Amino acid sequence: MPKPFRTYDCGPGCPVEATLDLIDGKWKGVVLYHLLDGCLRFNALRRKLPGVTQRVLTRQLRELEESGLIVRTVYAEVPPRVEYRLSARGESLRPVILALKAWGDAYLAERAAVSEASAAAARAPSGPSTDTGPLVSEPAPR
Amino acid sequence: MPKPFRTYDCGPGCPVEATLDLIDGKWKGVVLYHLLDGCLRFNALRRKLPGVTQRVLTRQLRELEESGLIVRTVYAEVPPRVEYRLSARGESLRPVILALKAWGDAYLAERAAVSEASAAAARAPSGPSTDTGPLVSEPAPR
DNA sequence: CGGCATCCGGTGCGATACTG
DNA sequence: CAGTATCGCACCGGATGCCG
Repeated sequence: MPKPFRTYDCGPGCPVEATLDLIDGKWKGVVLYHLLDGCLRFNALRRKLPGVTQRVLTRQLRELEESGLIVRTVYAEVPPRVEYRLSARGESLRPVILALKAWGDAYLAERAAVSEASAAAARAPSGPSTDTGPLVSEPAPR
Repeated sequence: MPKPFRTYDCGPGCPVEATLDLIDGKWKGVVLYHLLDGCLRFNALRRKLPGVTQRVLTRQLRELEESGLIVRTVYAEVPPRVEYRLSARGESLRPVILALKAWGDAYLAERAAVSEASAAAARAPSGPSTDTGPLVSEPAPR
């Protein structure tokens, strides 16, 4: 056993935690998402992740590899070439990743709509109801 | 805007990251999962999370509240009572959470099967093929 | 090209103690 | 019961530089 999912373990059943643990890390989620389209080389992957450094990306990839979610293939060529692709297990994550993406899309769209609505309200005070539904919950008057 | 999803932002579209960011935190995932069954009081929730401290649980709940995923209701009673329930937005996460759980279940079952298989192999070397499929990818001969 | 070594700062997380 | 206050630490993520 390489490592328990976390320090605790919640007994033998914390499936959500087990899953989240595997995709825990600032970039793992996006990495898996991009790999859904097929295998990618290191720098190709890196280009899709603005802001990530090699050290970090390498680490995330290693962890994903150790989790058995991706496969790392090294081609012994003069210009080194390393490709990353989803393993069978990683491929089985596809619906999960897509669920995350779908929800995120809706979430971001909703947010954008709210922002625009409030902007419109600012342009036309006492205008049409900006409350198109139960969107924003609180202005957090902390 | 309370805070950008992360320091970068990936342009206007990193739905997976946006989603993962909201359930990022050691306990948020499980909290949401347990709230799927209905609202829970603070200590009830706490009892379901072996190992969590008040300070941390409080923080996670606050962040979930600020994200608009859960609703915090305080009843001004002599023994203070605070209940947490999913908001509409949090409720919309249900399929996502369930997807995480479903995958985690399969993952854990697979792991358990592999462990047992290797244990059986240890008991009976050269026995029946323990390789019931493409399960373990590597013994990590690092 | 794709890594690893080293150093460093922010903060997430935890233990403990106290309050309304 | 539910929460703040204080303290401490490990660890993740990032910057820089060198190697096969």
